[in-house]
Amino acid sequence: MDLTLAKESCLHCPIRHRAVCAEADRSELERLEAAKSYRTFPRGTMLAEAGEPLDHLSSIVAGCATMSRTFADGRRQMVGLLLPSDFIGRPGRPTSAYNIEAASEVTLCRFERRMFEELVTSAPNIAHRMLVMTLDELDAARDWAVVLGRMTAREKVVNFLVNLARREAAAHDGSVSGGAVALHLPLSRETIADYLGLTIETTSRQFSALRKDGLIATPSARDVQIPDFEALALEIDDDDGGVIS
Amino acid sequence: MDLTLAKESCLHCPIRHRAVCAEADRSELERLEAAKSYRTFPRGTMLAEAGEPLDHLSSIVAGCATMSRTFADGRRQMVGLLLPSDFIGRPGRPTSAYNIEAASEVTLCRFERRMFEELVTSAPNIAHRMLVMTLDELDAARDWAVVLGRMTAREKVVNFLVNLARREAAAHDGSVSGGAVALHLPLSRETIADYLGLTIETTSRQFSALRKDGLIATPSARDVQIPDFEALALEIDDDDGGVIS
DNA sequence: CGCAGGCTTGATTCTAGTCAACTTAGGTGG
DNA sequence: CCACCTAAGTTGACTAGAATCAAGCCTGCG
Repeated sequence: MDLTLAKESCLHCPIRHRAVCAEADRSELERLEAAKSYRTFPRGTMLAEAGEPLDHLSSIVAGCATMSRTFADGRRQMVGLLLPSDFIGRPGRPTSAYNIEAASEVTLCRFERRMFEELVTSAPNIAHRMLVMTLDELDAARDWAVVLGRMTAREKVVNFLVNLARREAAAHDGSVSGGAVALHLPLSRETIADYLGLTIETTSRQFSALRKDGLIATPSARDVQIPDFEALALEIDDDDGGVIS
Repeated sequence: MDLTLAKESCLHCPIRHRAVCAEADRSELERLEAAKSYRTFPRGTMLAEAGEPLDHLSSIVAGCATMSRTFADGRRQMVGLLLPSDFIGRPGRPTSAYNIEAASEVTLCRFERRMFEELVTSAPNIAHRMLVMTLDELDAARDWAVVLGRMTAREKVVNFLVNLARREAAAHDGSVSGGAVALHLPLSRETIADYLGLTIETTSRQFSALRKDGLIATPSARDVQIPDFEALALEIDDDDGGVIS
């Protein structure tokens, strides 16, 4: 990643239209631009620790981070996967509720806490965007609870791959292409396991089973090819939506 | 419940200082008061259905509701328990993402959607309160994911009872009293099971086990006495907080 | 008094977890 | 450049915990 980003204008920012600044008008954007600073962290950096003070709020510009909580006995559960345009930190609270760790090299667009909190109270478009993003995250967190509470190991893994493919597609262009999709996993098997509420062995076995069933191919552990996206998605006939029996 | 509530002033409202109106100033409160209408629903009423239009946003004034999603094959997962002061509906989206059902008789303070959305954009204290409540719910939903993903059946049930006791205590006065606590369960065993991502049998067995261990007593299926709250809470030494090894 | 629904309990099965060995890939230093 | 070393991933054997299947038991109500 490139520190010359530090002086780039918001106008060329890759997350300009998806992040907390998306709805900012010209004057609000100027205030954000004056307050922001880019910073890049290597993989493995703890960007926040549960219970510890967090004095910068930020948007992820590039890279991937994980949000998790660890029990005293070592059990760990991830509660979110943070991708470009996602927001880190909670205005109005000085500490982080979760551990946030860079899963790859991560570039953040950072704001000093006090400064950002002031912006939220005085810049209505930023406040509004913040609310919408938080509502979206709330829905995502609740959907996540459904996955963790009621899906089998296989469904969890499939759901993970399908969602990752969708998010990646959404970030780049439109939707998932016709049939075949290739994606790079930003997480190790262990982290995926902690995400899905499984063990590393079970996760690995599910990858193997999907491979055996011809639903995925894995040129390397971190790369997954999905020859028929629809077929894979069919494995989770979750949903209910309006279809009430 | 009492329909005479319908004409009561916000000043005497039991959730005046905890709901979305908590931070409203005098003029905002007048606007809310003009727009609101109380309505009471019997137990079992579907207050919203996943995917269906939801044209009233509301605060729960009294009673208890559940928020859930159901799979095509019948599996169900609750994603939240709605108690007085909690908010139903999402400004900016015309449909509900979940089923919301009255678990007891429920009284709502309702606002017509368009009206409320206008308030959110034009009344900064209401918008701010909305953001804070949404952020709180987001944390709660993420904590819930940790429970569903990594806790054992026993821990889930204990966690449920402990949280319910805490919420009840917080709603009434201060904190949980010295040792003994009595609480009334607003949910059937089946609903608790759907909440905890367990089956009804496993849930029942855990209640029995806790009873045998002397951690709870159950004068009736819906009433739980906790002789030593601290001892019960000790069963889940979850947490990590700042205590990093 | 009998009935129905919700709850509890028992027996058994099955999924995912645990423990352990082995394989592979990637990186380092001789 | 190759050999080794390490960490990550895979696979196997076995176990444990929760689900499933199936009776029975209260409790409140007609």
